[in-house]
Amino acid sequence: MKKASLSDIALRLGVSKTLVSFVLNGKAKEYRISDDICQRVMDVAKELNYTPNRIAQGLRTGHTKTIGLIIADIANPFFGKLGREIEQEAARYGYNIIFCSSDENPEKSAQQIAMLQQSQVDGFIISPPINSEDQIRTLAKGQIPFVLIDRFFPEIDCNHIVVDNFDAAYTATKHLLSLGRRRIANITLNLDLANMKDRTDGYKQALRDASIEVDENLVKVLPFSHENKDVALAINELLGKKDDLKADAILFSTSKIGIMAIECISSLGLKIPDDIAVVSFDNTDAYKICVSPVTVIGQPLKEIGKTAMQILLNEIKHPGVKVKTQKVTLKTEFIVRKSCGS
Amino acid sequence: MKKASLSDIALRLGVSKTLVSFVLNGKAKEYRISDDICQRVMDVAKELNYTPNRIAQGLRTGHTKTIGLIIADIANPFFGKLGREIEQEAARYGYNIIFCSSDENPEKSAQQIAMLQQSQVDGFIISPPINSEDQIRTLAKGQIPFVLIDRFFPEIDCNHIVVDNFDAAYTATKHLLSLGRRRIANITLNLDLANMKDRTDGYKQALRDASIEVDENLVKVLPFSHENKDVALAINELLGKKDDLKADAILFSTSKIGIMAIECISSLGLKIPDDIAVVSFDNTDAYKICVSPVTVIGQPLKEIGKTAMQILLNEIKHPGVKVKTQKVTLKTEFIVRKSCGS
DNA sequence: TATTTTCGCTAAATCGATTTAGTAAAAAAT
DNA sequence: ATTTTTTACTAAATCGATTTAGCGAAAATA
Repeated sequence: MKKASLSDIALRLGVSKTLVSFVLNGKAKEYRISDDICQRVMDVAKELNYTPNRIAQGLRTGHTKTIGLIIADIANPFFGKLGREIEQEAARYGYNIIFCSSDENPEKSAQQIAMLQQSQVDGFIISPPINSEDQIRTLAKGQIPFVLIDRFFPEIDCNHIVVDNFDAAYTATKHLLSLGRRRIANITLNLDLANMKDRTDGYKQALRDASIEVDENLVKVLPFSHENKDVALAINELLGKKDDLKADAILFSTSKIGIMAIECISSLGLKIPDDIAVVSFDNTDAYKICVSPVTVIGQPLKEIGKTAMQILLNEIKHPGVKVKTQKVTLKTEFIVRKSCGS
Repeated sequence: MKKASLSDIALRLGVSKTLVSFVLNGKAKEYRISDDICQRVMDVAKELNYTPNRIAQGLRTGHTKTIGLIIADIANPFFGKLGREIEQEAARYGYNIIFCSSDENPEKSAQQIAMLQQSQVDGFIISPPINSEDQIRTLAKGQIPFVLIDRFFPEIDCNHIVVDNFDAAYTATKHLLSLGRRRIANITLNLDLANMKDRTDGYKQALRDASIEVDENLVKVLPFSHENKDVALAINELLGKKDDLKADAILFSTSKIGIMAIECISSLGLKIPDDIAVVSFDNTDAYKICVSPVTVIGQPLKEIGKTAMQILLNEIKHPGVKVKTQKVTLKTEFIVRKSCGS
């Protein structure tokens, strides 16, 4: 027994499928279908267990009620939680999410965008990898609404939602300074990503404002696809020196870096915060139960996800209406725990 | 400028869209399209930047190259990592993943299954919540292939991939016993879930095999939607007693429980493993940098995801061919760290 | 030369919905 | 009694692909 279609119901009742469509879409009144027929259609629909074929609807109407989500890695709790918020908000309006992990790889994201376009998604939410400017520019010229999250390209005018990374890093660094740390390091990712650059800029500015010269040896920039050994190397370079050259604090620009780094620090037998203070971006679970719970910069994931969907749904609902692009910058939350001492 | 369709190419060249379809699907030889026309079709396709409309293809062919994934919560790193593996394997074959978080809520999962069916997914991968037996049974009667992961219902004959939970818990408990622990507790979730039940059963069996009577006061069963306070209560009941009634070790049946519990234990000023030894299911990042890195039962996420997709794709490729249902049980990996002492 | 085969291609049905334009019959208005 | 309006519905186009059946011309065979 295969799925019932509109025609099946129409055939069964000897009416047109137009009528059936009207009834099942709640347009019975509008098209003055008689109450009697109306009821019978609904009865048969229930009896045959009819559900609309969204693919057919999509072909005809041009919208699929599907959103494409491209992030770096759904296995990364930061993106996982963000994905969850987006899913939740989308579900409220009957939208599904197709997710793609780009691994920060622009070729992958290009291919994923293409595939999602072929799947006729109604919109995109993208956390664009480095060197994907062209893809985003092309997207901006097209008809499909999209919103960038987590990062953006300052030179491209399009919707995006980010946090105030500069301010967050500035605050975190000032916090370390206030606790007497002077040789504060920063481990970050490829600085071509706007959000990463802002974090390091904020860190540097805080140092400068405290009249401390920025020591470029204390800024470690990892490749996108960083692994344990990359982090280990950076940690060794920061901590394996003579006392007065050694770092006494580190700001991690992502939690993925931070977790690897803390693992590494522990295995060196060093204690946080006594030997080294740490602060990290992203309030991930791991930091709560850490050797010394980590002071973090928490991002408003719920708000990011919700706002992104809202902007997207609004554009989807009003196609062609070119409203001003939405550029939202949200505040982070600085959560002090024990990893910086006191 | 909107997207080019087959007809656009056909019109431009003054040929039929049948021909264009043949050429672009690599059937030119088979239908003996002349090389000349063939080339011109491809040129125009490129010029117009043609990409097929998967929705239209889906309507006509009946398959959408889309898989529905229903798990408890994509923000939970366990499911996030699993999702990632599934996505990766799916992508290799040109399949997209629509994900849905059920929150272990059967009403939600029922609705999600319905929605995904309407979206004409080619198959499902589901981690079924408690009380969703009927949904799965209905699914089993239908035509759409599916695979259960993480848990299954013993009484329903369908594809599933799980790990040997009994054995894993047994091993973990024996490990604790071998280190001299005697009052070993277990914090778990609603035991109606087959995987949770197996874990607790394995734990109990290990105790019995060591001639230790199972003390039901040491088994704490949390509600599905457990929060910090539920875990805190359980921990208090286990550790807030006189010395000889107190637990000296705990097996956490999920990492979500474990993380909350360890946070709670720390806040009580207790030390792991001195005051209390812990072992947990799931090798989540948090456990690596924990106060005392946690000994865990790691699940073969890559293999689970890969196998699930393989089984699914095989059934999708051979519809109607009712092969034997695949019931796979994979081994876990016991990773000893420092949380049990020595 | 007549017939068959091959070649190169096309018409049209189909998937399952939505939607525009319209129609026949009944009721209301003139 | 005629016209107009309303009522209750339907036919057919459409979205963009796939696929079956078949057609006319050229080439091969008889």
